[in-house]
Amino acid sequence: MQVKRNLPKPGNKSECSLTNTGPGSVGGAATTAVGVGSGRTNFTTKQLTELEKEFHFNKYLTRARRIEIATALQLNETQVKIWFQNRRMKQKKRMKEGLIPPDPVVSEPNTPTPISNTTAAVPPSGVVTTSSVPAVKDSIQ
Amino acid sequence: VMILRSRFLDARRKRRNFSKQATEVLNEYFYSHLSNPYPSEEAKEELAKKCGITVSQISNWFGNKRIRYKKNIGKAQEEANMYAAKKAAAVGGASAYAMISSQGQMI
DNA sequence: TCAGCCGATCAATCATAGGA
DNA sequence: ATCCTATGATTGATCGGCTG
Repeated sequence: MQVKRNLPKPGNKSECSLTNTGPGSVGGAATTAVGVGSGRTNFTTKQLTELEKEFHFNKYLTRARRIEIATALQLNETQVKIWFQNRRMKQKKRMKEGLIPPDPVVSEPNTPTPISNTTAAVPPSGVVTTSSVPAVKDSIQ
Repeated sequence: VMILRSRFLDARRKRRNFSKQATEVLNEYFYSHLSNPYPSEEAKEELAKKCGITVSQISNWFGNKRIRYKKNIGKAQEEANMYAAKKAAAVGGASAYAMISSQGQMI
Protein backbone atom coordinates (compact mmCIF):
# COMPACT_ATOMS: atom_id res chain seq x y z
CA MET A 1 0.00 0.00 0.00
CA GLN A 2 2.04 2.88 1.11
CA VAL A 3 5.60 2.18 1.61
CA LYS A 4 7.13 3.66 -1.43
CA ARG A 5 10.43 4.42 0.11
CA ASN A 6 13.27 5.10 -2.17
CA LEU A 7 15.93 2.57 -2.52
CA PRO A 8 17.99 2.81 0.60
CA LYS A 9 20.37 0.08 -0.23
CA PRO A 10 21.58 0.85 -3.70
CA GLY A 11 23.18 4.18 -4.10
CA ASN A 12 20.41 6.40 -3.04
CA LYS A 13 20.21 10.07 -3.51
CA SER A 14 19.85 13.08 -1.35
CA GLU A 15 17.02 14.11 0.85
CA CYS A 16 16.17 12.37 4.02
CA SER A 17 15.08 9.19 2.46
CA LEU A 18 12.57 9.11 5.22
CA THR A 19 9.92 11.39 3.93
CA ASN A 20 6.78 9.74 2.87
CA THR A 21 3.58 8.78 4.55
CA GLY A 22 1.64 8.63 1.41
CA PRO A 23 -2.05 9.16 1.97
CA GLY A 24 -2.52 6.16 -0.18
CA SER A 25 -5.53 4.95 1.70
CA VAL A 26 -5.81 1.59 0.20
CA GLY A 27 -8.90 -0.40 0.54
CA GLY A 28 -7.45 -3.33 2.30
CA ALA A 29 -9.67 -6.21 3.08
CA ALA A 30 -8.94 -7.03 6.62
CA THR A 31 -10.93 -8.64 9.29
CA THR A 32 -9.70 -6.12 11.70
CA ALA A 33 -13.13 -5.44 12.96
CA VAL A 34 -12.08 -1.86 12.98
CA GLY A 35 -13.99 0.09 10.46
CA VAL A 36 -12.60 0.18 6.99
CA GLY A 37 -10.04 -2.18 5.73
CA SER A 38 -6.96 -1.78 7.80
CA GLY A 39 -3.67 -2.41 6.15
CA ARG A 40 -2.72 -4.78 8.89
CA THR A 41 -4.76 -7.86 9.58
CA ASN A 42 -5.16 -9.11 13.07
CA PHE A 43 -4.81 -12.83 12.88
CA THR A 44 -6.79 -14.79 15.36
CA THR A 45 -5.13 -17.11 17.80
CA LYS A 46 -6.60 -20.02 15.97
CA GLN A 47 -5.25 -18.87 12.64
CA LEU A 48 -1.82 -18.36 14.10
CA THR A 49 -1.90 -21.70 15.81
CA GLU A 50 -2.78 -23.49 12.61
CA LEU A 51 -0.24 -21.60 10.58
CA GLU A 52 2.41 -22.37 13.15
CA LYS A 53 1.46 -26.00 13.13
CA GLU A 54 1.69 -26.14 9.39
CA PHE A 55 5.00 -24.35 9.40
CA HIS A 56 6.44 -26.83 11.81
CA PHE A 57 5.53 -29.40 9.26
CA ASN A 58 6.48 -27.72 6.02
CA LYS A 59 8.56 -24.61 5.79
CA TYR A 60 7.38 -24.09 2.25
CA LEU A 61 3.95 -24.43 0.82
CA THR A 62 2.76 -25.72 -2.48
CA ARG A 63 0.13 -23.77 -4.27
CA ALA A 64 -2.46 -26.41 -3.48
CA ARG A 65 -1.59 -26.55 0.19
CA ARG A 66 -1.65 -22.79 0.40
CA ILE A 67 -5.15 -22.72 -0.96
CA GLU A 68 -6.27 -25.36 1.47
CA ILE A 69 -4.93 -23.44 4.41
CA ALA A 70 -6.19 -20.11 3.21
CA THR A 71 -9.65 -21.54 2.80
CA ALA A 72 -9.65 -23.35 6.08
CA LEU A 73 -8.44 -20.31 7.96
CA GLN A 74 -10.42 -17.79 6.00
CA LEU A 75 -7.42 -15.87 4.78
CA ASN A 76 -6.18 -14.82 1.36
CA GLU A 77 -3.62 -16.93 -0.39
CA THR A 78 -1.40 -13.92 -0.28
CA GLN A 79 -1.75 -13.58 3.45
CA VAL A 80 -0.80 -17.19 3.94
CA LYS A 81 2.10 -16.82 1.54
CA ILE A 82 3.35 -13.73 3.27
CA TRP A 83 2.92 -15.27 6.66
CA PHE A 84 5.14 -18.17 5.69
CA GLN A 85 7.69 -15.84 4.22
CA ASN A 86 7.82 -13.78 7.37
CA ARG A 87 7.88 -16.88 9.47
CA ARG A 88 10.87 -18.25 7.61
CA MET A 89 12.71 -14.99 8.07
CA LYS A 90 11.84 -15.03 11.70
CA GLN A 91 13.26 -18.47 12.16
CA LYS A 92 16.40 -17.57 10.31
CA LYS A 93 16.86 -14.57 12.52
CA ARG A 94 16.36 -16.63 15.65
CA MET A 95 18.84 -19.13 14.37
CA LYS A 96 21.50 -16.53 13.85
CA GLU A 97 21.52 -14.93 17.20
CA GLY A 98 19.37 -16.65 19.62
CA LEU A 99 19.60 -20.29 19.40
CA ILE A 100 16.70 -22.34 18.16
CA PRO A 101 18.09 -25.60 17.07
CA PRO A 102 17.79 -26.26 13.40
CA ASP A 103 14.62 -27.87 12.38
CA PRO A 104 14.34 -31.57 13.11
CA VAL A 105 13.51 -31.89 9.48
CA VAL A 106 10.38 -33.87 8.92
CA SER A 107 10.85 -36.59 6.44
CA GLU A 108 8.46 -35.93 3.64
CA PRO A 109 7.28 -32.47 2.80
CA ASN A 110 3.80 -33.68 2.72
CA THR A 111 1.15 -35.33 4.76
CA PRO A 112 -1.44 -32.64 4.69
CA THR A 113 -2.52 -32.24 8.22
CA PRO A 114 -6.25 -32.07 8.08
CA ILE A 115 -6.62 -28.57 9.27
CA SER A 116 -9.14 -29.53 11.83
CA ASN A 117 -12.34 -28.17 10.46
CA THR A 118 -13.20 -26.35 7.32
CA THR A 119 -15.04 -23.22 8.20
CA ALA A 120 -12.78 -22.17 10.97
CA ALA A 121 -14.16 -19.38 13.00
CA VAL A 122 -16.03 -20.46 16.01
CA PRO A 123 -15.40 -23.94 17.21
CA PRO A 124 -13.26 -23.91 20.28
CA SER A 125 -10.91 -26.32 18.69
CA GLY A 126 -9.13 -27.35 21.77
CA VAL A 127 -5.76 -26.33 20.45
CA VAL A 128 -3.56 -24.79 23.02
CA THR A 129 -6.29 -22.84 24.54
CA THR A 130 -5.07 -20.28 26.96
CA SER A 131 -3.43 -22.64 29.29
CA SER A 132 -4.64 -20.09 31.71
CA VAL A 133 -1.40 -18.67 32.76
CA PRO A 134 2.26 -18.35 32.57
CA ALA A 135 2.62 -21.03 30.02
CA VAL A 136 6.00 -19.91 28.96
CA LYS A 137 6.47 -22.20 26.11
CA ASP A 138 9.24 -21.11 23.88
CA SER A 139 12.73 -21.23 25.04
CA ILE A 140 14.93 -18.36 24.27
CA GLN A 141 14.89 -15.39 26.43
CA VAL B 1 -11.65 -7.14 22.58
CA MET B 2 -11.00 -10.75 22.02
CA ILE B 3 -8.16 -9.20 20.23
CA LEU B 4 -6.41 -9.67 23.50
CA ARG B 5 -5.31 -12.93 22.05
CA SER B 6 -1.70 -13.77 22.14
CA ARG B 7 -0.48 -10.81 24.05
CA PHE B 8 0.42 -13.08 26.87
CA LEU B 9 2.70 -14.95 24.60
CA ASP B 10 4.88 -11.91 24.35
CA ALA B 11 6.47 -12.66 27.65
CA ARG B 12 9.76 -12.39 25.87
CA ARG B 13 9.39 -8.69 25.63
CA LYS B 14 11.30 -8.03 28.77
CA ARG B 15 13.08 -5.06 27.35
CA ARG B 16 16.03 -3.37 28.89
CA ASN B 17 17.07 0.06 27.71
CA PHE B 18 20.42 0.32 26.05
CA SER B 19 23.22 2.01 27.89
CA LYS B 20 23.58 5.74 27.57
CA GLN B 21 26.85 5.29 25.73
CA ALA B 22 25.28 2.91 23.26
CA THR B 23 22.44 5.32 22.59
CA GLU B 24 25.01 8.06 22.20
CA VAL B 25 26.90 6.11 19.56
CA LEU B 26 23.72 5.25 17.70
CA ASN B 27 22.41 8.80 17.71
CA GLU B 28 25.74 10.09 16.58
CA TYR B 29 25.68 7.75 13.62
CA PHE B 30 22.05 8.47 12.84
CA TYR B 31 22.34 12.23 12.83
CA SER B 32 25.58 12.29 10.95
CA HIS B 33 23.99 10.18 8.24
CA LEU B 34 20.60 11.82 8.18
CA SER B 35 20.62 11.95 4.41
CA ASN B 36 20.84 8.21 4.36
CA PRO B 37 20.31 6.64 7.78
CA TYR B 38 20.61 3.11 6.50
CA PRO B 39 23.76 1.51 7.82
CA SER B 40 25.15 -1.36 5.81
CA GLU B 41 25.39 -4.80 7.29
CA GLU B 42 29.03 -4.15 8.03
CA ALA B 43 28.27 -0.84 9.68
CA LYS B 44 25.60 -2.52 11.75
CA GLU B 45 28.05 -5.13 12.93
CA GLU B 46 30.52 -2.49 13.89
CA LEU B 47 27.90 -0.51 15.74
CA ALA B 48 26.68 -3.67 17.43
CA LYS B 49 30.17 -4.42 18.68
CA LYS B 50 30.69 -0.87 19.77
CA CYS B 51 27.37 -0.75 21.59
CA GLY B 52 27.49 -4.20 23.03
CA ILE B 53 24.17 -5.25 21.52
CA THR B 54 23.16 -7.50 18.64
CA VAL B 55 22.88 -6.61 14.99
CA SER B 56 19.15 -7.20 15.16
CA GLN B 57 18.90 -4.70 17.94
CA ILE B 58 20.82 -2.25 15.80
CA SER B 59 18.31 -2.81 13.03
CA ASN B 60 15.43 -2.38 15.43
CA TRP B 61 16.92 0.80 16.73
CA PHE B 62 17.38 2.35 13.30
CA GLY B 63 13.98 1.22 12.22
CA ASN B 64 12.34 2.83 15.20
CA LYS B 65 14.54 5.89 14.96
CA ARG B 66 13.76 6.56 11.31
CA ILE B 67 10.04 6.27 11.82
CA ARG B 68 9.98 8.27 15.00
CA TYR B 69 12.26 10.92 13.62
CA LYS B 70 10.00 11.31 10.64
CA LYS B 71 7.01 11.50 12.93
CA ASN B 72 8.39 14.72 14.22
CA ILE B 73 10.81 16.72 12.22
CA GLY B 74 10.98 20.26 13.40
CA LYS B 75 11.00 19.39 17.02
CA ALA B 76 13.71 18.21 19.29
CA GLN B 77 14.94 16.47 16.21
CA GLU B 78 16.37 19.59 14.72
CA GLU B 79 18.01 20.17 18.02
CA ALA B 80 19.37 16.69 18.22
CA ASN B 81 20.61 17.12 14.71
CA MET B 82 22.88 19.99 15.43
CA TYR B 83 23.85 18.36 18.63
CA ALA B 84 25.20 15.49 16.65
CA ALA B 85 26.71 17.66 13.98
CA LYS B 86 28.50 19.68 16.57
CA LYS B 87 29.65 16.61 18.30
CA ALA B 88 31.02 15.15 15.14
CA ALA B 89 32.79 18.38 14.31
CA ALA B 90 34.25 18.72 17.75
CA VAL B 91 36.38 15.76 18.54
CA GLY B 92 38.04 15.00 15.27
CA GLY B 93 39.24 11.66 16.51
CA ALA B 94 36.47 9.18 16.98
CA SER B 95 33.87 11.22 15.17
CA ALA B 96 35.89 12.11 12.14
CA TYR B 97 34.82 9.09 10.16
CA ALA B 98 31.22 9.98 10.85
CA MET B 99 31.61 13.39 9.28
CA ILE B 100 33.31 12.06 6.26
CA SER B 101 30.78 9.40 5.56
CA SER B 102 27.96 11.84 6.11
CA GLN B 103 29.25 13.65 3.08
CA GLY B 104 29.54 10.40 1.26
CA GLN B 105 26.77 10.88 -1.24
CA MET B 106 25.90 13.89 -3.29
CA ILE B 107 22.90 14.81 -5.30
C1' DT C 1 7.28 -13.62 -18.84
C1' DC C 2 6.11 -14.32 -14.01
C1' DA C 3 5.16 -15.96 -9.43
C1' DG C 4 7.61 -16.99 -5.17
C1' DC C 5 11.40 -16.04 -2.26
C1' DC C 6 14.77 -13.25 0.20
C1' DG C 7 16.43 -9.28 2.65
C1' DA C 8 15.38 -4.91 4.29
C1' DT C 9 12.15 -1.82 5.76
C1' DC C 10 7.81 0.25 7.06
C1' DA C 11 4.14 1.24 10.20
C1' DA C 12 1.25 0.28 13.80
C1' DT C 13 1.13 -1.67 18.22
C1' DC C 14 2.44 -3.92 22.44
C1' DA C 15 4.53 -3.94 26.93
C1' DT C 16 7.77 -2.27 29.85
C1' DA C 17 11.19 1.19 31.64
C1' DG C 18 11.89 5.67 33.49
C1' DG C 19 10.65 10.14 35.07
C1' DA C 20 7.44 13.57 37.35
C1' DA D 1 1.47 4.18 44.02
C1' DT D 2 -0.20 6.91 39.47
C1' DC D 3 0.18 8.80 35.11
C1' DC D 4 2.62 9.84 30.98
C1' DT D 5 6.23 9.61 27.78
C1' DA D 6 10.37 7.19 25.80
C1' DT D 7 11.80 3.14 23.79
C1' DG D 8 12.85 -1.85 22.46
C1' DA D 9 10.54 -5.64 20.11
C1' DT D 10 7.13 -7.87 17.24
C1' DT D 11 4.78 -8.54 12.94
C1' DG D 12 1.53 -8.10 8.74
C1' DA D 13 2.54 -6.09 4.72
C1' DT D 14 5.42 -3.47 0.88
C1' DC D 15 9.50 -2.60 -2.06
C1' DG D 16 13.27 -3.92 -5.11
C1' DG D 17 16.12 -7.48 -6.80
C1' DC D 18 17.02 -12.21 -8.12
C1' DT D 19 15.74 -16.67 -9.82
C1' DG D 20 13.82 -20.93 -11.72
